[in-house]
Amino acid sequence: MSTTDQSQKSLHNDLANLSLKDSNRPNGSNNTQDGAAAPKARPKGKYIPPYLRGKPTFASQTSDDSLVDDPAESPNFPPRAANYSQTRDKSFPASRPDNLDPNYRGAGPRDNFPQSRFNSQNDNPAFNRNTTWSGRNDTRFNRPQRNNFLGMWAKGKHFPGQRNPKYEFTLFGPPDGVEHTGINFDKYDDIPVEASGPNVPPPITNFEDASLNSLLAENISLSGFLTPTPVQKWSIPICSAQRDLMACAQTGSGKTGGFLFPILNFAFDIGPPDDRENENVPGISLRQKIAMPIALILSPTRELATQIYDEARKYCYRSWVRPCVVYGGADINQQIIGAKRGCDLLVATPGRLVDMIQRGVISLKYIQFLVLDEADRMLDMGFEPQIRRIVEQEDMPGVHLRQTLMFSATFPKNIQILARDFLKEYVFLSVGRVGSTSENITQKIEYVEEEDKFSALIDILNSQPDQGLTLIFVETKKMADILHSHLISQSFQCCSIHGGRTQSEREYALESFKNGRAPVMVATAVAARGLDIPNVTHVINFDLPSDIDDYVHRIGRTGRAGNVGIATSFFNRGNRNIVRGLVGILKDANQEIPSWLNIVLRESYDFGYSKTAPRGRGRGGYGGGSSRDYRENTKGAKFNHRSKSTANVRSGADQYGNRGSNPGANSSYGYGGAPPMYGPDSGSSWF
DNA sequence: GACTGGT
Repeated sequence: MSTTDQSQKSLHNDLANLSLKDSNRPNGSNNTQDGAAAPKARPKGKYIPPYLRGKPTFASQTSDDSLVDDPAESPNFPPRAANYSQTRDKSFPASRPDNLDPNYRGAGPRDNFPQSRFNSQNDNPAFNRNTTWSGRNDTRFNRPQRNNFLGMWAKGKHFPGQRNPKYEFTLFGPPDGVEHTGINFDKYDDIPVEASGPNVPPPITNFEDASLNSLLAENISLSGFLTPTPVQKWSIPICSAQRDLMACAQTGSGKTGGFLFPILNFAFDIGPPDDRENENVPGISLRQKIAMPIALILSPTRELATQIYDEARKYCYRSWVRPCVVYGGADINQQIIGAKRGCDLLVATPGRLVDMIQRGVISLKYIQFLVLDEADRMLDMGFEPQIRRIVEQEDMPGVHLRQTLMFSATFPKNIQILARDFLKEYVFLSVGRVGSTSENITQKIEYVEEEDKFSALIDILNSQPDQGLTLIFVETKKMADILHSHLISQSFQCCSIHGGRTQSEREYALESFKNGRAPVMVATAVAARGLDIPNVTHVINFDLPSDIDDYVHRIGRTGRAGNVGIATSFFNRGNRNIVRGLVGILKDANQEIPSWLNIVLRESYDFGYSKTAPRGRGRGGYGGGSSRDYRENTKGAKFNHRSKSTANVRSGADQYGNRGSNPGANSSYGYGGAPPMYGPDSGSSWF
């Protein structure tokens, strides 16, 4: 950046500060009239950190770089766009300067806070040995300046932590919220939503309707969300009515918020279970502690787990709820310490979670919310035994004692039937894409023989514009590596992600893809689902998946909410098995269907491929027809859960097969020359 | 049949 740029920028900032802070200023020091001619008029000694410049509230309060002691004093609090009326929690102190609770440790006046632990006030929970509060022995509470944003629950009340501008910056990014999910809010009204099931609660239209906890509402607005997305409009009231939910919605349509908001709303208002015993023992050591989360979110990949956790951290800000994430491939001891320090909302991948449960670090006995993200993947043949083990064979409360929420972009019928085991009378929700598929994603199918794929790919990469990210999907880890090195040799800035790489390699690759250092990424199925990567303009299916739902998830990495995207797929004889589903999706999305593809389609009827085409596609619905409530087509069993008709439906499940352990044996470990580590049966020897 | 997922 040139020096002129810089000086212009600081001029701009100064002017912004001047005009905004004008009324606060002592007389004469900065008069706008003179000020215009004096660009260097920033008051000396007052350093304003870059991310706060031009922001009236914090800038004026933190101009000496000290923390805001009492944000409630600020007339403009909260400083960012917040159109919530704080109706519900009348005692919430931060917004009510006149109503400060003397026990409130966070934003309350410092004078009321005991100076030493020997001067204990009996009514201050933090220093009364007889009272119990979650995290009582958590030493983080004893460092008032560094972690003063941590809230707590004590004596049946929620005591939010202080606001902390620096931490807010790391959590929420720049205050203008440049870095939002890229969702085009204007398009939201067009989105079709279907809800089915008995007594579906009506949707809300804005966050005020949901009467959210005021702290949660603030965190949501800090994150830059002003109106609920279509999924959220429905899922928030459904979850708040304590109903189970099966929701079909594109990731990036606000799914994560769709379950985090109602869960946290509940948690903020109700607090932790009073009898989480290990927290009530005075002087218990970290070593003896057991993490007892109230909410568990399961994810099929590590990257998705991290992504959900990062979201959760935002909404948990200043609250008593400690989010926590646990996944494989990373140091387990760090994760154990993290979980023991505080774990109220746990995001996890299945394998590592089971490990932690076996080690006695985590107990699921207080789970009140179970969320399966990408639920169709979680319940298909590879994952189902693990999920079943976690949900049914550990100490998790039964289906009637917890609330279960499932989210995915696709819900094939056989998975819906499987999912009944984990749900009680549930609502089925189907939300269309943000903007229709036809507008957002241009789907091209090209006939490319196996041996021509490399050169076809190079041609495509060379002919496309430079800006934007390109995601290339392949079927195998081996092919991912081959293609990766091939592209490198052709001097493309390229990275690759697949399950055979170490976790740090995976994270590094994803990071450099996101920030554009390597605008081309080769990926296996690990990146197909849920990952929210802004600016992916092109998805290339170098190999088409054999399951059409995977296709839907893959192309969903582009054209995210409001942006346009292209999806190119290489098709050849080997892909005949998905031709029906593919044509169905292209039709649904009003895409051009190449004439040769129609010929292949007809062949597929002649040769009986239709049998293998999964789950009869081609009807309406969003993203291929896997998004309908199967109960609507089940005569006599409609919405009649766990009744005698259950037996019929369940025996029907057998005809779909696909249940039980992974028949793939040692396949996934065979790659890379290393012998399977856990015996020849490793595919199913997990448990 | 490969992909995901614990040491």
